[in-house]
Amino acid sequence: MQSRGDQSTAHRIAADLEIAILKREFENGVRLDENELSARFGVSRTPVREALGRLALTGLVVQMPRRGTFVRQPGPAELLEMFEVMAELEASCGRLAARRADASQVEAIRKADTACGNALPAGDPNAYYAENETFHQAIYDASGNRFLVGKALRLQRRLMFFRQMQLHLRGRPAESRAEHAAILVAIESGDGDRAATLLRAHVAVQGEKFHSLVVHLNRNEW
Amino acid sequence: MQSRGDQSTAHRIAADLEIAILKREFENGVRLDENELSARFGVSRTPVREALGRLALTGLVVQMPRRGTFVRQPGPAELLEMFEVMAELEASCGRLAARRADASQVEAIRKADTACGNALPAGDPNAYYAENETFHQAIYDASGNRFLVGKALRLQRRLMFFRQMQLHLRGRPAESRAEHAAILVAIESGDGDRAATLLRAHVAVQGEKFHSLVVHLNRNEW
DNA sequence: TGCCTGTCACTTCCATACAAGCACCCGCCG
DNA sequence: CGGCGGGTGCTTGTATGGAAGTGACAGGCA
Repeated sequence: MQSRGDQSTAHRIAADLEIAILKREFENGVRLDENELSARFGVSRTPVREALGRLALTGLVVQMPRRGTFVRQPGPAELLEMFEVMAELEASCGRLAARRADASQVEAIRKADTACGNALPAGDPNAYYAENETFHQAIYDASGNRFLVGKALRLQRRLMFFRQMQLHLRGRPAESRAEHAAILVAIESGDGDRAATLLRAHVAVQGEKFHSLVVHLNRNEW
Repeated sequence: MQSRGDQSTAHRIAADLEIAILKREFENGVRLDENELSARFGVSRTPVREALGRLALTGLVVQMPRRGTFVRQPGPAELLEMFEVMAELEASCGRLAARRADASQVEAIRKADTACGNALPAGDPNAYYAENETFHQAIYDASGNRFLVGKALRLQRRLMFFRQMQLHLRGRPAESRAEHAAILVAIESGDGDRAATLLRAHVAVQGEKFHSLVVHLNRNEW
C-alpha cells in the first residue's frame, strides 16, 4: 500500500505513521509502544525508534524521556493558529508571486484556475480539492522562493485533511472558485498587497468554516 | 522542539552538532562519519544515528541512503530566501501584535525598545544584539499565536549568527534602533499593515547588508 | 588506449542483548 | 482509614555484532 517502497525501512515507518496521525487515526495522548509498533511493521525496535524520533521533531508526537512517546493531536485552538500561519504563508507567496511571476508562471496559475472551474459542475468536492491544490501550488512556484515553498507545502500537508473537509461545506467550492478569480486578477496586475490580502482571507478560518471545523473535530469523524 | 532538561545523550549530541553546524564549523558537503562522531562523543553509534536523523529533518544535513550524511550549508542564494521568509514571519507577528497586544504586552515591547537604546552608547554590537532579540521576542509574544512564534523562533535560531554579523556593520545598530521606534509606534496605534511593512523592511537583507553577508560568507569567517 | 566488469573494502542499517530508570502496587505505619 | 516507602515488572536507552548495499579499483577484453 506504500507507493515509494524502495526507501529505507525507517523512513517508510515514519511516513506511514505520519499519514496515520494526520488522518487522526490516533487519539490525542495515546502512547505509541515501540514493541507493538515493531511487531506491527515486522521490524526491530531500532528503526521504529528512529522513525519516532523523526516524528517528534515535526511536533506530531512528543517524547518524554524514560516515559515514552505520545501522539499530539492539535485541539481547535492550535488548529486555528496553524490555519492562521497557513494564511500568512500563502499571503507571502502571493505577494512575491505578484511581483516576480513571469509569463509562463502566470499562465500556469490561470490554467489551474480554469481547471478548478471545470471541476466545479461535477459537484465532487474531492475532485475540486485536487485542482484547488494545483492552483495554490502554482502560486507557490511563482513566488520564486523555494525555502518558503517548502514551509508552505509542509504545513499544507499537515492541514490537508481539514482543508479537504472544508470543501464539503455546501456552496464552499463555488465560493472558493470566485476567490481564486480575484486572486488571479491581483497577481496578473502585479498588485502584491492585494494578492496577499485576498489569499489571507481565502485561507483563513472564519464564520461557517470555523463552526464546521469544530463540529467535525468533536464528532471525531476525521 | 523541547530541548529542556535533556539527560539523554542522543539529544545532547544533536544539540552540540546543531550548534557546530550553525556556527559554520563544518564546510558544505563534509561527510559526518558515524564512527568518528561516536568516538568523539564517547558513545556508541546508535545515539549518533538518532541525532543525525533528527538533524536531517531540520535540513541541516542530508542523508543519502547507504551513502552517509553530509552537512548542508546554505549558500548566499538560499540564505537570502531564508531571510525573506524570516522577514515575512516577523511581519506577520507584527500585524497580529498590532491588533491583539494588550497593555502589558505593549509595555514589554516599549521596555525592550528603551533597553536597546541604553545598549547603544556602549558601542558593543553583541550587547545590542541581546537586547534586540528580546525586542523581537516581545513582538512575537504579543502576536498571540504560539505556533507562529515557534516557527519564527526556530528560523531566528538558524539565522542567529548572520543576524549577529549584520549588527557589526558600522552604524547599523543605530539604524536598527530607529526602525524599532517606528515599529513600536505602529503597534501602539494598532496599525497592523504598517507594522508589517516596517518589520519586513527591518529584517530584509538589502543594500549594504547584502554585501556584508556575501563578503563574510566568502571569507568563511563565520 | 579506452571501456567494461568482477571483486573488495568500507559504511550504513537492522537485529539482538544488556543496563538503567520510572511507575505501579502492595504492605506497613501513623 | 489514609499516606508512604520499598520491591517488582515493564519500558526506554545504549552497546555491539552481523548482513546488505555502494563506490572504488584493478584486471581483462575489444
